[in-house]
Amino acid sequence: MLHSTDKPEHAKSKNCASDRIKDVILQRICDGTYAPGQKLVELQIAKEFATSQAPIREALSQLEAMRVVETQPYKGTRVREVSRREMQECLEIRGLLEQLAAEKMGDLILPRIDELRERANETVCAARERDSQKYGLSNIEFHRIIVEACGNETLLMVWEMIAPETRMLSFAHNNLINLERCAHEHLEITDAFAEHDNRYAGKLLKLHTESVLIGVGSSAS
Amino acid sequence: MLHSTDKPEHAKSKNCASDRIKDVILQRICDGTYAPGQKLVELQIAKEFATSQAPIREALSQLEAMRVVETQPYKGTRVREVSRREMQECLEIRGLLEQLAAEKMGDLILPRIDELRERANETVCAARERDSQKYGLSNIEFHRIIVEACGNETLLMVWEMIAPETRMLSFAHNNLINLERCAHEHLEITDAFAEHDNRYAGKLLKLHTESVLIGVGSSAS
DNA sequence: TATAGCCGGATTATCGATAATTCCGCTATA
DNA sequence: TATAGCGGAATTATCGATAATCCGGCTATA
Repeated sequence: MLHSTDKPEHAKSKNCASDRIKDVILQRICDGTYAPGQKLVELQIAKEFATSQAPIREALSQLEAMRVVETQPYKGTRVREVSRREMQECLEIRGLLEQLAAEKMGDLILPRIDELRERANETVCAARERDSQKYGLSNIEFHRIIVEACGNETLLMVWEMIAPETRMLSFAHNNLINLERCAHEHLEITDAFAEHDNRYAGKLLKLHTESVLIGVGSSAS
Repeated sequence: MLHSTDKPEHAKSKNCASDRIKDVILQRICDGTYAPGQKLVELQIAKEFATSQAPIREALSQLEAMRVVETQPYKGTRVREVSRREMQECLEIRGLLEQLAAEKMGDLILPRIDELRERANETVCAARERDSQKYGLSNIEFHRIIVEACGNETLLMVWEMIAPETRMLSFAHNNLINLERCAHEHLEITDAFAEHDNRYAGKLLKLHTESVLIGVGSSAS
């Protein structure tokens, strides 16, 4: 039996119109073409893609499931705005999840340790160059490798559920992150994994993740 | 200004057809009318509700976002099957989340401590009566109170994301739970909260939650 | 002036029908 | 018999149009 395309069950983009459109809209939200809070009008987007309303609704529905947009009945869909408070909440939870991943993965990280170190180095470079977009991409990949490595599908799913907040984080609020310090911490974490000290790696990871934001004290929203 | 219905932002059921249908289907899945793995055919359901295909698709789409059903393009929607392995993964993460809630809530649980104890007592009664459905409902409410109390919206959201697994748990696999022991632990947890020992409550909660399943050892899926 | 209520434009929700795709059984072939 | 390839039924994905709802501005009234 020949598996022509062995996608890992949660395939990225199917070939329906709605899925292609979803990917385009997501891209635009990530790169800032669609700003947070912006309204996304179904028929307007439909016209642009030369389709009817149905695939657009489908796409927006999926994006809502990803928590990237927000829909209110009869009032439409907007790009979701993520408050600083929410970001902090997400980061705290992510820290916990990644710590769990580190402690449970055993040696499963070792086959990917080189890849992990490569991402860590990329974040160091990006931090040096003040390239927050590049930093953001490498950073998210660094962390994803760790969560993937532990082999807990549910953990990965939950982690991805709150990843978008982080993805937008470095784009919209890069001034709130000490890039160089964080990037350096990636190296420390990698070293800890390389030395099989998963417990210490987990601790570092938790502190690293939950303390990313600068000066998110009393000022809410 | 008069707020006629002040729903807390994440209102349960709007009055669109699709939302009403969604609630009905969800109910049927929870009570077992629609078994795990069962296919849900859009036009078939549409006929039953005397609507067109559109609201059904909408409803199924929302249910997919809740991870209650699974959809594959051109292949349809099925009630999601939750493996034992996945349940265990969920419970472990839930334990962690609830422990976090306990440690972060401070005294916020106190205004709801009576309610909490009431739910705990309900689970004890249900366990004594071997009423797994009643147990399941009270149990989920018990835990929800704790997660709600800490006031972290994101934490609640993530928790609810993996709650459905647990909701079905006691219905489909009640024989895998030691109801009496778990119910008794609810009392201990409540006592710890009442004595302001949140750290201990959190520890109990974590152990309680992640060890709910009986005999989920090496046998996967 | 201030305000309740109505009107019209804009947008979403739903409809009924059609196109696209999958699944399964059948047949022809070797 | 075993199997590749072809229908055709079943189902999903999309279409174009219509109904339902929301929002802003306008008007009449006090």
